[in-house]
Amino acid sequence: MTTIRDVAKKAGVSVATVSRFLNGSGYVSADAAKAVTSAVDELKYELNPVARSLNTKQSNLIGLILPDITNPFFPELARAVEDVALTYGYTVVLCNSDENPEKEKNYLNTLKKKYIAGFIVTSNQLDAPHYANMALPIVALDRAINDKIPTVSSNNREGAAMGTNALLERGCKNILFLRGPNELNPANERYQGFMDAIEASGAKYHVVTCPFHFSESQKITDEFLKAHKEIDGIFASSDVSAAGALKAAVTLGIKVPEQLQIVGFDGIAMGEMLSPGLSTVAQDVYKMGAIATRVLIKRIENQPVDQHFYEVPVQLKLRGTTKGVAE
Amino acid sequence: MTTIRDVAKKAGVSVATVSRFLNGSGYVSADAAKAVTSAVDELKYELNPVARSLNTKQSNLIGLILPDITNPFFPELARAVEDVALTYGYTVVLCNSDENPEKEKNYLNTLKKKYIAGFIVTSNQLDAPHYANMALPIVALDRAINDKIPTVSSNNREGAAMGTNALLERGCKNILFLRGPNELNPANERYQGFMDAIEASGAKYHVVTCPFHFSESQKITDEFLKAHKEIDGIFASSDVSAAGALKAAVTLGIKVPEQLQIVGFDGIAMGEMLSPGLSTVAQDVYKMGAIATRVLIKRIENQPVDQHFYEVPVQLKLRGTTKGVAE
DNA sequence: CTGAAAGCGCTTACAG
DNA sequence: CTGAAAGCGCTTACAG
Repeated sequence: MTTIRDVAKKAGVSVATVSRFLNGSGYVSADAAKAVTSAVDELKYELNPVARSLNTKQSNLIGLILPDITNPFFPELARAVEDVALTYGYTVVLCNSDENPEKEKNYLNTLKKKYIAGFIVTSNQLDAPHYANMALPIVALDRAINDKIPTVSSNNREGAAMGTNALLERGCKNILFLRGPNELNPANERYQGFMDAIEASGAKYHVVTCPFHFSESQKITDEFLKAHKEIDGIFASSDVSAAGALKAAVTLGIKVPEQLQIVGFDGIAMGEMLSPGLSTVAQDVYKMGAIATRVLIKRIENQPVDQHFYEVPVQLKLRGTTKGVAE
Repeated sequence: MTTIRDVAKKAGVSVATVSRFLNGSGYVSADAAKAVTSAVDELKYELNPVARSLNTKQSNLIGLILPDITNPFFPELARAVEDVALTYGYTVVLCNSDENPEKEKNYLNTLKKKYIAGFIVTSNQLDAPHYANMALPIVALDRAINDKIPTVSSNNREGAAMGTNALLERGCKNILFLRGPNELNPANERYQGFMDAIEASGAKYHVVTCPFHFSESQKITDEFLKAHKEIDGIFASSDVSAAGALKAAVTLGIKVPEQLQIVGFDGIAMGEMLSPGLSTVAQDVYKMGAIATRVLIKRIENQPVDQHFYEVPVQLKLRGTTKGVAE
């Protein structure tokens, strides 16, 4: 392995000069610069990041903490984070937290010892004191941890209103809202958005709390639909729930979208694979991840961050579970 | 930050002794051990992994190289890798390669400089010389890189035969096989398995090559079905393709499973969300990831690895796209 | 603008 | 069984 020493020797300068040149810190004469450059080239020298870390107490590692990569919302997020990180020379460490504070703390700790540069956190816990007093740069996704920590999220409330209105505009008179878990910030915002739109309309509605889980959603919808034949629209707080609702309806022999229209929220890839295709309020998950990563890297590199709150617009995607679109 | 020096001072021994004790290397007297233990406790000392890495040229980082985490097959794999890694004190770095050799090499290189302990690789390229002459422990998923590198995969061939037979046993007389890309090892094995079963049966069949991509699969199936009304069974090399086939059939007004039965391969979560639920040859992806990780860690820690080839059994899951199961 | 030297926090022969 | 010392490969005041 060739070291900075070898380069210094070959270039006829000291290691300090090589280091300074390589890091762009401190003055280096044009001659020295030239000598170092060609020595680096000839020897194909590459800085040892571990040795550097030990000195600077910094690394180019970014931690991505999310509940579970297996949840269809996260892979695209992870992809975006990795893509942007790579562009800026960072590497991402994957941390599944299962929303378990102990696991989170554990990761935080382990990685801090490795001089990790910062974290992107998608935590669903409503308070997380272990994040608050961290010295490291953090960016939160989907929920504000505190006002010091930049947050990226979708405009959930508006999005939910859009989704609800899509149903209303297509003639739904009696809507079931599959509300997400109360602990989830985004779920609550979506609930607000639903309420905004439904109350403005004067239409009848029901709200049922329902986890973001396929078969539970199917079961809950199945039971509800049996007891409430009058339901002609379902707005679900997540696509997975919407998929459960759709399956329940199809299984009950209810025609979608003729008798019952359904709109989900998320925009995951599975939506188009269903029959009929799932209409949904699509989040730009990739963009969220990309923004979060860019903001994080800015903070890591001490560049000014203009905002503390980034809201990514959501987009209504109409497919076969609502009227007017064949598919 | 408390260092090994502080511990040594408090325990009244040298740093060498503390290091030896902490690493279980070399002799340490009972007295010294006790003194060090309590010093560590009192100071809540934790070894600095970066400093250690610089000496040992080792780390507890594992690289997971996969084509794209966004592909529904990989999140569960990543989850398994991370779970097992965590258990053994390793941390996983996520690397999306897009099956691009340059990106792979780049990651290999970057992480080698960080003294990464080893790699788990899911590469679809048929040859990968840059893996062959690596000094680091590697475990391959789904394809053998060379005979030095342990490989974990499903019994694709048998599985495909099972899937085909499931169709045959349910009365299919004219089967369309959606064959996966020729570059993919597993896809070829599945083709073999299909051929084994179909030739033994004497039934009619067609083979069409088709990428593991939803809308392409839908399109290809749509066209084929229009031209070949006699098809009564489709076996797809992946669930995503099967989902495309199902959508094509449903859109054409073909009744599944009455007129056309479909079986996929993979067992991804989406399968049960479809209507009807997708029958499939399910891989135990989690298990594959877990085995690969355990094998890798054994190699990293120089423990004996008994086998070089691990085949994880596949399981037929019958749902609504084949006859005899409501749903 | 440059180099000698100390230091980041460990590990590991080596001598005792 | 133990400690002094060198070394892993860098960075960073400091003096010049």
